[in-house]
Formats: sequence, structure tokens, C-alpha cells
Amino acid sequence: MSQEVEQRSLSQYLEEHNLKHTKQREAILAAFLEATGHITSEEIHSRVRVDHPNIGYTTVYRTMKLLCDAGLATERHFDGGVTRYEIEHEHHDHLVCLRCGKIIEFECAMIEKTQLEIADRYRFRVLRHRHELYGHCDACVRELAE
Amino acid sequence: MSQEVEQRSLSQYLEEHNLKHTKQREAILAAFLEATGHITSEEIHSRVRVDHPNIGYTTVYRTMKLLCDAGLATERHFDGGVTRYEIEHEHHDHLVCLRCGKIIEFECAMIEKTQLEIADRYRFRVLRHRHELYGHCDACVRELAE
DNA sequence: AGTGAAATTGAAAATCACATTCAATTTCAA
DNA sequence: TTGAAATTGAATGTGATTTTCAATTTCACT
Repeated sequence: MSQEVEQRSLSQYLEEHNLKHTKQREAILAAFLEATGHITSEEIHSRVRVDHPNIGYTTVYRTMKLLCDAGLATERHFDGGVTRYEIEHEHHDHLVCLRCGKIIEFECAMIEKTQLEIADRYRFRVLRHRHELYGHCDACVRELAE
Repeated sequence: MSQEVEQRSLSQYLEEHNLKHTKQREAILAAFLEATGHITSEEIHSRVRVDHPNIGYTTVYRTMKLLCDAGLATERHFDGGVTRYEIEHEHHDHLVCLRCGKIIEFECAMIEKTQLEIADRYRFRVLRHRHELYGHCDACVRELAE
């Protein structure tokens, strides 16, 4: 299946860090990968429970942190106070629909460059950033117009 | 004193909304204005307690919400999960020092314009945004280099 | 295969920041 | 002065996450 690379990557991380390979970790990674981006621990928990009814919420929680450390997932904190996880890939920022919750990724070299220039003016060393545009997606704008 | 305008502005808002003018509200606004930007409810509470030892945390909390509604303060949620309040003024974004907590405001018409162009490409209607650069300020970079 | 030290699990309890409840108090228009 | 309505603040609730800890599992080494 298409999860081989990630499962192997997890195993490698676990070995390198003297951590143990468990059914739970494997199942949680699988559930996370099967979902499409920006999922919450809660959602992963329900999904993983279908096949593994006795995996606890705490374990999902801890495992998602682990996957982040292992470089397989990234934590995102959008407005609303719930942590979401996305599959780790190139840097990007987000458009977040306040009505339907849809999350669109975007990337803009121009903005990236400009923000570094701004930081330079303050002799500020940027380590990371977040840039989120909140509003209404196309579909919601249409529905609201009705 | 220099708070006259804001105090009057608060009074006006209270009248217009059939709310009452209380010592607590006045004191909390005063404490907020005396502080320099990006303060937490917790901090406002300690400050206001100096002269008004029996004002409760809940009241500070509620009053800060009120000041936001009245257009005198703005709520900000930086990484770390604590709400901070700043004196309401023109739109701007932030540089946040992860070491000393210093917060620098910046504004960039170019970025504002570019992000609207990006949103347009997705037919996304932007209602608000957040753009925060996290890293180390000049002073901290120097100290870290020692 | 068996052993045991170390890691992991999961239920429950703790934490953290914020929000709500409610009885007592205060405000202010009449 | 009065009393209806708003406000206060202590205590309690909430929601998301985090920690605790006893029981279980993993895995390097017999």
C-alpha cells in the first residue's frame, strides 16, 4: 500500500530513539495518513477506533506529538483552539473558511521574501511564521448570496 | 491626564448600550491604558489590584471583552495560548521574540495587497488575517552570540 | 522460548485558560 | 428615595490538552 514509506520512516525514527514499535503507533499513523489533511486528534481517534476500539485518546494524542517529532506530521493552530495535524510537506500558509471550515493551502515566494526584508529592518531573526487568511471560500460566498 | 479621550469614549459606549458606568470599568481601562501594548488579563488584573484590591479577575476579564466591543482594545492570540490586549489602532502584524517575549508591530502594504491577490485566485473572500513572524529580536540575537 | 528492564498504554485525575452561574451589590432613571 | 436592571466576584463549569500511575507490552539478551 501507499503507506510503506511512512511506516518505515516511523520504524526508523523509533529505532534511532530507542522507542518501541507498537500496534497503536502503527494504527494511528495509518489512520492519520488515510485522512486528508488538517485533521484533529479527536477525528483521528474516531477513525482509529473503528478497527482498534480500545486505543485510548491519550495514546492518539501522544502519538501525534511523536509523529511531529519524527517529521511525519505538523501541528497547526488555527483560530478556534483545536490543534490540527497535517502531513508534513513543503512550507505553506493557509486560507481558512470561517463558515464551512475548509482549509486551502497557499505559498507565495514574494510574501516570504518581503517578510524577511521587514524582519531585517528590525534586525529580527525569523525562525518560523504563520500567515492565515480567514474569510469565506467560493462555495460559501455563493451560498450566502442566495 | 491623557486618558480623558478614552474614558469619555467608554462612557459614551456604555450610555449608548444601556450599560452602567462603574468604578471597576474605569479603573480597568486606566490600568490598560497605562500599560504599554500587548498585555494579558492577568497582568491588567495585578496592575489594577494595586489601587483596587477587591476587583476580581472575572471583572477584568469581562471588561476587556467590553473594551474590545467598544473599539478601545483589540484581542490578539499569539502562539502560547494566552490572550493579549493591545490598544486599538491601525491594522498591523507582528514580530514576536520567542526568547524575551518582545512584540514588534509592522505593516506592509505590499504584503496586504499580495495576499488579497492570492485569495482572489481561490475566489476566497478575506475577512481578517493574522501574520506573525516568530524568532529572536536584535537584543536576544546578541545575547545568544556571547 | 524465557526473562526482565525500560518503554508504553489508557483510565482517571490534573492543569490551563477562559466562560458561566448566581446571590449579593451597585447604578441610575423616574 | 426607589426599584428594576445591570454588575460584581467567588465559585464552579468547560474544553482541550497534559500528567500520573499501575498494569501491560516490547525487545535485547540469555
